[in-house]
Amino acid sequence: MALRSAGYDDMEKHNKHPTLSDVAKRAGVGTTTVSRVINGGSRVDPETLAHVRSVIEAVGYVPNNAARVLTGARTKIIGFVAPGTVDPFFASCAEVIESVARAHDSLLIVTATQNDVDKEMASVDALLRHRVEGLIIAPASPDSEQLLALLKRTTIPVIAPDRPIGRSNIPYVVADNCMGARVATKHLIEHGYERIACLTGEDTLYTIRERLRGYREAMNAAGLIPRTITSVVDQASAAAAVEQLFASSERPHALLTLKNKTTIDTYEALQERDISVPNSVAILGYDDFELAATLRPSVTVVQQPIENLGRAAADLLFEQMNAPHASDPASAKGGSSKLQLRTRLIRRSSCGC
Amino acid sequence: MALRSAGYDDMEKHNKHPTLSDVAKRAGVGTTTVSRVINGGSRVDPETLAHVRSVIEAVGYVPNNAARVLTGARTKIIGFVAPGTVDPFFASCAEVIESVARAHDSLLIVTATQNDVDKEMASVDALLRHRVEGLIIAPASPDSEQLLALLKRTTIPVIAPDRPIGRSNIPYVVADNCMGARVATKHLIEHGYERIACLTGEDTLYTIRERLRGYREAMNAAGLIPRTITSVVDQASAAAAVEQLFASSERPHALLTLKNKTTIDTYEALQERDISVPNSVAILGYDDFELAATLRPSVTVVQQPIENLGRAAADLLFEQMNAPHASDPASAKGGSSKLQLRTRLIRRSSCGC
DNA sequence: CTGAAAGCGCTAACAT
DNA sequence: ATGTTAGCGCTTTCAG
Repeated sequence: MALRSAGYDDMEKHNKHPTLSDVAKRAGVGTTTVSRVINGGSRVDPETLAHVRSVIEAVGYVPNNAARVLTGARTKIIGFVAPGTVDPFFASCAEVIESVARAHDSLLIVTATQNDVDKEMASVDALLRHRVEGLIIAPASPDSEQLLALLKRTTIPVIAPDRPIGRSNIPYVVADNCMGARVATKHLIEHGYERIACLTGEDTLYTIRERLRGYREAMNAAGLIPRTITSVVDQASAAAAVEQLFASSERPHALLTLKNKTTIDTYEALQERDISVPNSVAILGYDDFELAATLRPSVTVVQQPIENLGRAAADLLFEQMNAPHASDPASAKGGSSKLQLRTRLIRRSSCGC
Repeated sequence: MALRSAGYDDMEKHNKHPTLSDVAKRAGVGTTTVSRVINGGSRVDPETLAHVRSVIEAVGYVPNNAARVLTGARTKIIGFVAPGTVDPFFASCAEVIESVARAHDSLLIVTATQNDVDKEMASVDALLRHRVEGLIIAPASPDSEQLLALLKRTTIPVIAPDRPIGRSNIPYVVADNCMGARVATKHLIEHGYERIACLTGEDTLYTIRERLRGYREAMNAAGLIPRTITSVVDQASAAAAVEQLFASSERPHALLTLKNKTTIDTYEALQERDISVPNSVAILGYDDFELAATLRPSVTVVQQPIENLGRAAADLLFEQMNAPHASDPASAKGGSSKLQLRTRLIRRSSCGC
């Protein structure tokens, strides 16, 4: 894809950086010596060292990573392909990953796909050309054949945080979404609620699917009838969902919202219609958010170990990057690693607690 | 790597990526032809083209960007050096910048400095070695001589979003912090409040300094006495500040908080102590935040044009990158660009409106 | 339409 | 301790 027009866009060598051999010439030494100097300066006469260093300083020489890479050096770049970077979840991931990368003396390229499969492919492609040493990717779709095919060909380690990649055996780190939703639903049931509706959007996402599964399991186990609205993607649709739910004669006793934004939108819709929480209806959300405890009523949520998730993914990645290179990446340490992190139910008042 | 089963031709080093000349050999053509193919395929016989493409596909060839760069191609990477990426402000910036970069077929390396000058220097240095084509940097300190010196040496465009870099003439895009705070303070004054305290932390940051200035100007202009507490950096210190303010006999009538987090922490501290807002004390915050309108009371804030700020910075950067390269980067288009964006006062109820 | 060959900036033998 | 030299993977004259 897009193999075209990659070349030489104009530009004379106006911004010509001085090269290593410029330095060598200027300093009256060989390139090897300069090379040694910029790589630590061992095996170089102290005087030469000082002199070369001064020349480097004088001409403002900065090593060209591309050239180094070409001679076999590591690129020291990893990539993070996320749906977006403003969503607190992925923003946190990105920050943790960056810090881990930094600790490994590496840089991080971040790309945002907006869950668009094409953008995702383009990103991965670009990242591969840039020879990133590892890839952390939260796939736009749980089963993009294209992505899988592309990833299959590559030999660099790949870790999928938050969302596994299809039915591949690419290592992943996820929260136990199903369990989290099950526990949440059970909690509502224990409160005595029977008509518990589940609100969400984007039900093609792995995480949402899993949470839906947990919700249904808990409902069924209790002999209750699951009721799902999967059209909630913004304030307007949340308001519509609330409208619909409360127009019926069978008003819900409680609401389970499957993600951060949905919880907030729903909460606002409820507040706008003066539907008292938790008296008229309880609400419990998946994903904690900054002001959940400050709102009145405060919001009970399922909290995910975001930081740990991001860190685990990054650690895992570097571990694999530095591994003694097992013959087969998949069979490395007895099966590819798949981590599932536990979630926590944070009881506040919106559920009736 | 020693054992090679007979019958398999292909590649010496299984671990390595196939190179352009591998493809050429396998396809029985010259490297030039393959190069043409991966660059669009013009001036190549359709049959040859198809054949070469199939070989590329077959061996899974991916062009090596480093090699291209070495021959003079653009790196197609820009860098964003931010204090952090989880703070909604910079997270938004990062996302916008990434999208602009994508539109220019470029990748974005993000680094988080935590406002640490050393980390910042290390980041910039690494970015320079990687030959980023442009740099967007929100400096850790308004006046790091080191940074300035480093940046002075480089010929790539640099843009400073949110915070200008020292007294350099590096182009920047900021919000009118001073004016924003002045307008906010004035608004409180017009409500009739007289003892208006200003709460903040990190008063070495450019933005905070400017906002403080605006606050003081407005207070002085009204003949009121400014009262500033600059120690508020988290919940505990916010609580302490509130404690202190309300212990005195001269309780404040209103509070002006100079950033997002400070507003929230202060709001919580007030709520915790059952200090009624806006009856007992009004509060107005700098920076809008997601639930500001949903909290009860809702919070009046100074809203910044974050998206625009990020986009302007990125646009400016690419503009300069693509510029016909003025002899002197600073004097480019008659002085380096300095944008100051307007803020908006969003009136909600916490101020007494 | 196609290929041979000369580098791009750097490192790594291999001399000296 | 230091210089020489051959590439790394790719693009690009310059000849066919």
